[in-house]
Amino acid sequence: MLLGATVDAADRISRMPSQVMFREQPSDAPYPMDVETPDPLLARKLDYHQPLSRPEREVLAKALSLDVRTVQRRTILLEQGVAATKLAIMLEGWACRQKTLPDGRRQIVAFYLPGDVCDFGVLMASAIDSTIELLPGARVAGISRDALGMLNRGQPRITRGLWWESQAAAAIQREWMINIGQRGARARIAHLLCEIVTRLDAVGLLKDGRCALPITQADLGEACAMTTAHTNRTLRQLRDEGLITLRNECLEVHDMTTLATIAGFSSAYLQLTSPGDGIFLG
Amino acid sequence: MLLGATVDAADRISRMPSQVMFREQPSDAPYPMDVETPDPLLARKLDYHQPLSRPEREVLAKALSLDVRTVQRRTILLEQGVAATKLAIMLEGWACRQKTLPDGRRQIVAFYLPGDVCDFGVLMASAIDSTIELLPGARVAGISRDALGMLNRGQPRITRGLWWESQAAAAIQREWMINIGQRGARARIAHLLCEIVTRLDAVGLLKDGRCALPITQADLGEACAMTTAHTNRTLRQLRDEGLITLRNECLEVHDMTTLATIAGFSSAYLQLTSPGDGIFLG
DNA sequence: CGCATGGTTGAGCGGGCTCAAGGTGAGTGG
DNA sequence: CCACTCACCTTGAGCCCGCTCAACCATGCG
Repeated sequence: MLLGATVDAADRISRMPSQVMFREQPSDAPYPMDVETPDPLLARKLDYHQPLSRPEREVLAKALSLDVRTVQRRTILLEQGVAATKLAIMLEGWACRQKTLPDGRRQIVAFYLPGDVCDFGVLMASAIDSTIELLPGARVAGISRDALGMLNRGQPRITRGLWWESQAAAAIQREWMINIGQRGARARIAHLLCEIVTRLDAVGLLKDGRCALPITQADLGEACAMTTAHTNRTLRQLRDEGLITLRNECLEVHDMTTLATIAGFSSAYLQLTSPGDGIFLG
Repeated sequence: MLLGATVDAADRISRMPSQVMFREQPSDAPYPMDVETPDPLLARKLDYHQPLSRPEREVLAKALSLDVRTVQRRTILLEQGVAATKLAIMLEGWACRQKTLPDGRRQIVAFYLPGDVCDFGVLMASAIDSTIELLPGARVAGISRDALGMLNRGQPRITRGLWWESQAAAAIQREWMINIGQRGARARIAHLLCEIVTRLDAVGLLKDGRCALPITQADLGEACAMTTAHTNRTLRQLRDEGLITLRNECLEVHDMTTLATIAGFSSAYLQLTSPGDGIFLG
């Protein structure tokens, strides 16, 4: 089950800017339910913070199964300037968060990988400050405010884990600022690839140094604040050095050590090593 | 009372990298208490989210008065790699959060202004990913985990406001990524100045378009991922155009409209306009 | 005074951008 | 089956913004 088996109406949502999911749709609409509710990748990530119990995992899996959608093309999930009504969580595939300037320049400010929460803050702001776009093959779960409130009352440790997730995401944002601001093109691309590979590995999506990379070189460039042309040249350079292979949306890292060295990459900021002590707001 | 009247032992903490405040110091140590506990600037910011009641303001003011320190030189508040034991809140003056690369390059990833919370995430991570440095004249309050827990139990709306604050800070981080990644030097500096002025105005620290700017040009440059030399040239340019005056750590904006235009600045991301609906995790 | 910190200015260069063109593969319809 | 389209990748030539390195000035403080 590499790609979602359940494909619903969201597929027919085109790339029109005004198309927004999770809006004006009552939560009791008849969405296809997964037959079985497998342990979601999000649970794996929360385990790094505080291991979840079996009942907690089941509640979480249930909450993530109520409203699931799959897209096959690039689809706007949340548009810059609107208010969000649901919290979105990546089950499969990628999403990217981006801001567009009046002159058309774009900057990708975050990639959301399987198991990631599409920024907790969207529910608190009256209007979201950036656009979240689902990439082809993405499967995403929506959790309503009400469901979140119930989750919080019934399973406060899960909610706490979600907050921890949002802080980990903030740490990634900070590292991206270093990336864009301080590193040269080579190190910049290398660092982003290191981060992606490490994050995918944390949820078990890295096999033999290979993983899916459902983004274009233009996306990679916009995340690194680089031109597509220069991104291409930089990738080619890394390829010529025998460090990576990137073909057919599949990334293979041949020499992670060297790649991490030229990137100045240290995975500490991802907070995947040791769990926090979790005595906060308990 | 422009600068803190109470100056304690922290002043004698030098800029040694290993010096860290808020560690190994019991919270019942005899710190000088403020005679009166004025309405903290933090309360003003929380009001943008959800207006606080009089009792809430008093509880908050009390919590912020338990552990207050003032520094006269640059002082490390939290060192990259250590665990934080207290949440720090700016009462007066500035702090900057920065990351240092092995080669010595630095990137400032955030300025914390009066009323700001020095990133909520510090308490959740086992080790902080960046260094927080107090600038000369800063006065900062520390809140222990225990006190936070009590605050949460007694005044959940305040805690919720703090979370909202942390999400607003994340939005600022994202905007900084645009700034560094997409804008030219002129617009970059202009945008940062616009943001600072707007944030200071939100807590009443802007008088007649003038405000204190207790940072060096090198700091400004590191926040914008620019050389000191080029920062200087850019500032001079803005000055020659009659847009700003920057002298003696005092910034005066003469033409905010033009400055905002060349910066492409819109204050929406600061979330200071309309309160969120606040029906979250209530 | 002497030193430190921060601000100012100049000359030269190089990394990444701009603009432009061509290549490649998958999907589509005749 | 080919021709067509579209999205994406690739490559080249030239240039400019911001960096590097270096020196000098201004201020304040012991």
